[in-house]
Amino acid sequence: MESVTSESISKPNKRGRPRSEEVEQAILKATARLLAERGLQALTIEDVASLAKVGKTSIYRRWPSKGILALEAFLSEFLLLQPPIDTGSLASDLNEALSAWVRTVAGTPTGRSLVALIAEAQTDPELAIAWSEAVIKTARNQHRSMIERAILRGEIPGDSDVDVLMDMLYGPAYHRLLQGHLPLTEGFVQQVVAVVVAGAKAGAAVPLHVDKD
Amino acid sequence: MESVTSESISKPNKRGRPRSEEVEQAILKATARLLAERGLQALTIEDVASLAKVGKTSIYRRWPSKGILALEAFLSEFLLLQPPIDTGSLASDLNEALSAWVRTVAGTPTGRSLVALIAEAQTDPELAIAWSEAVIKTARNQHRSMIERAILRGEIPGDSDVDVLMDMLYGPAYHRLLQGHLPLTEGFVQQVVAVVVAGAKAGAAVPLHVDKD
Amino acid sequence: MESVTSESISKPNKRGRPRSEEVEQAILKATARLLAERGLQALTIEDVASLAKVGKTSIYRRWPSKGILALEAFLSEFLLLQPPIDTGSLASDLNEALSAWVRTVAGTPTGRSLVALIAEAQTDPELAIAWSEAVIKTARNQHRSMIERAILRGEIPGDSDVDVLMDMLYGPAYHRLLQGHLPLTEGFVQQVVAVVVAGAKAGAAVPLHVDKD
Amino acid sequence: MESVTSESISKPNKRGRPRSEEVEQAILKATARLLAERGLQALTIEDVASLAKVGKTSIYRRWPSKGILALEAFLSEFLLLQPPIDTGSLASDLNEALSAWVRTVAGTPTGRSLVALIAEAQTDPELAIAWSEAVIKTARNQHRSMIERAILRGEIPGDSDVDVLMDMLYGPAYHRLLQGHLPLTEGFVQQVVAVVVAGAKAGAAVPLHVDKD
DNA sequence: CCCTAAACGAGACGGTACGTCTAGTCTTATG
DNA sequence: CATAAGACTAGACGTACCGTCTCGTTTAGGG
Repeated sequence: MESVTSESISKPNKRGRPRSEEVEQAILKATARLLAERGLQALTIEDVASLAKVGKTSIYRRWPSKGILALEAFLSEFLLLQPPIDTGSLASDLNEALSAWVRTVAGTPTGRSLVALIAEAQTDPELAIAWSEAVIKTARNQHRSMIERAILRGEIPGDSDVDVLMDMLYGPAYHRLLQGHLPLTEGFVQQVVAVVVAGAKAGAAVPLHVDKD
Repeated sequence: MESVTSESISKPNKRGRPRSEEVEQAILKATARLLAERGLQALTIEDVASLAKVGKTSIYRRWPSKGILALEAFLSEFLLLQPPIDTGSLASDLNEALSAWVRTVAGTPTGRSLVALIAEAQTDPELAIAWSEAVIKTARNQHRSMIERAILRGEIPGDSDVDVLMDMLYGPAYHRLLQGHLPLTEGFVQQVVAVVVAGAKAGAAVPLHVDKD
Repeated sequence: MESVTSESISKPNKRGRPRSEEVEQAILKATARLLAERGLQALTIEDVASLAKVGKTSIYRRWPSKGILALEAFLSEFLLLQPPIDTGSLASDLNEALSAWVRTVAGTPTGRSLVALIAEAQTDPELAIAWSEAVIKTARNQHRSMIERAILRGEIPGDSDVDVLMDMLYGPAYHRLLQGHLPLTEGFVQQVVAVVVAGAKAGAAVPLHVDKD
Repeated sequence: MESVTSESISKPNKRGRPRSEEVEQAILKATARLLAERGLQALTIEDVASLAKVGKTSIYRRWPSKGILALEAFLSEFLLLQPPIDTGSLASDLNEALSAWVRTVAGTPTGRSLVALIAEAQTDPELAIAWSEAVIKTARNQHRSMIERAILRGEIPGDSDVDVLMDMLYGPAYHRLLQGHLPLTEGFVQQVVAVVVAGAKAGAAVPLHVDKD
């Protein structure tokens, strides 16, 4: 996984002292640690600098906001490379994927960081974009193929709206993670998958008629 | 709708000058205005005090955090008591309810405040509780009856998991509102409702077997 | 000693509930205690009210500032009614008077309060006036008679400037008390008195010639 | 005159951005102006910061209390380096010195600041020490030499107590300045000097016998 | 092998908002 | 009316971080 920042695509940068890789790693490590210990809210650039034994400028030179720094630290540590899943049936593909996600985030530091980053992204537009690129798109591309395979196999109608199906899969899970009103259990995963698959097979996810919005 | 704060359930408080209702309203009004104009993030107690022409202490005396203040201001203005819906069919009940919600929040100041409050609640535990009480529970109670009527009518199996069905209805909508990856359209609502109803009728929302989690 | 405040010489005050003497005493007692414990600087009207179990209004109704309140508390407790002194000789009169003053203030809580009140009076003009009336004038009247008796006895010239002599007696003592650069000892008192008496006898305290200032 | 603060004797402080001399001067200038205009009591750090166009931290970084800041501002402006006086006679030396002091402080902003600083020093021990070092000791060293020269010339006894004589000279003047009961005139100065000189010549300032205190 | 230019640590800088404190005033219900 | 209680506006306090800006020092490559 490469850097998410826009910085990284800047000029060749030949002359002068090159940026130190050690500094970069020290900052990310310190950020990850403070993020896990105290959360994004209580994370300050000043604490990161002092923990990483680094000047504040060295952080600002690389990352534009604490949200983006935290995102990168989050990704560099918990890189959720869920292995590609292909069991041969839509239900078990989805079940396995969603289960893995739930295990990663339910009640874990990873989950808390993820929640904090979503919250922060509501406020920081740059982070919102980076988050969308790095997490949402990546995950959706993985899941999309599972559903497309089901279409090819004829399990569900060919004109099913893949985006809607994915939102119906992950939306309820994110909902419980963020609102915390009910627990994220294995049983919940199974029921969600069952409803989605049943609905999809019944052709309910097919766009109805006009949708001028 | 009464106050959400824990303050309100304190002692009778007979002696001394009573708290001024005017002051209370002035603070809530100023908060609501600033919340709509600049968002929760940029909302400061100091600005609220100065706009409401009120001492800061008068705010701190009543509300423990800016999140809870904002929640109460939000509720006092946009009291989202959607009128009870009863069309006679589950699909159209859900459609109408979810449509109304989408119209209230998609691209509106109300929606932005709602998102900001959810984000803030991830950080402020007191706000999280108040939010859950005042918004989540209230809304779920309204929706629950729609589904229970469908069970009574025999539209869906009697052992359907109502909580799961509600999360599958609102989860995807909240997901798009918060992640912003795709728009919250009328068509989206229809498809979500269709999948949920189809899945429920197929008995997919019934708890499978053991659920030891 | 009667009240120093301007309040107290107001109208007869016939109608309504009469002011409670208990309240008055409670306030003065609490003030005196806090004054001794923490000094005038750290004394707050709020603390006095709470210690005396009295409303703040009851204090503000009686005293215009904390300085004047403190002055009255100071006087009501440590009423420095040095008994009139008349030994028959100027030197021993002055020695006894100044010694008594030094014993009362050097290193004592009384001295600390006195110093604090002088400091406060530099800032609070009302207190400055009250202080001048209640302390300075009273003391000077006592001392003036000692010097006037010496004139009558022929010990010192009849046109000696009594005010200058008194300032030369107490000025050095106040100086050491306030600046703290050197201790206020019995020996110091003796030397000061000796110089003043010698100077006065030599006719040095007689106004020279023109003094248009 | 160098800085009075304890700060100034700290480590060499090579690393990091050096403190700006301009900032220092701007703060002192603003303080001096506000001190003269409104007095020490009404002086707030916030006003100094805003007038000097400086962050509050830049003030707190340098000075521990508003008293010490005010002292330094006072000294940096009105550096009372009275030129050394040596007329050949004790009486005229003292007369000239005390007259100069009176002219500097009687009814002037300098005098008001001086009075305010003495008052503040009664409350702030750190200021008391700094004041003693910077003002009292400096002044006394100047005056001491005048009296010592008189001893060498044989004008007054060799065992005269120089400290007592100085207190008798300045004590009465400070007394009138602080208590304000009588004006600080040229005639007053002459009489005080006359009494002190006469007393000293008469050997009255010589320590009597034992002085165990 | 020096020269140049950027990166580095440290920490000062002008700001903003915090949550607390006290001042002096006002508004209740009670005596 | 005075009283106790306590809410009211106002505004300074000292602290914490923000993101920027100097400093003196280090570390490379290019000349």
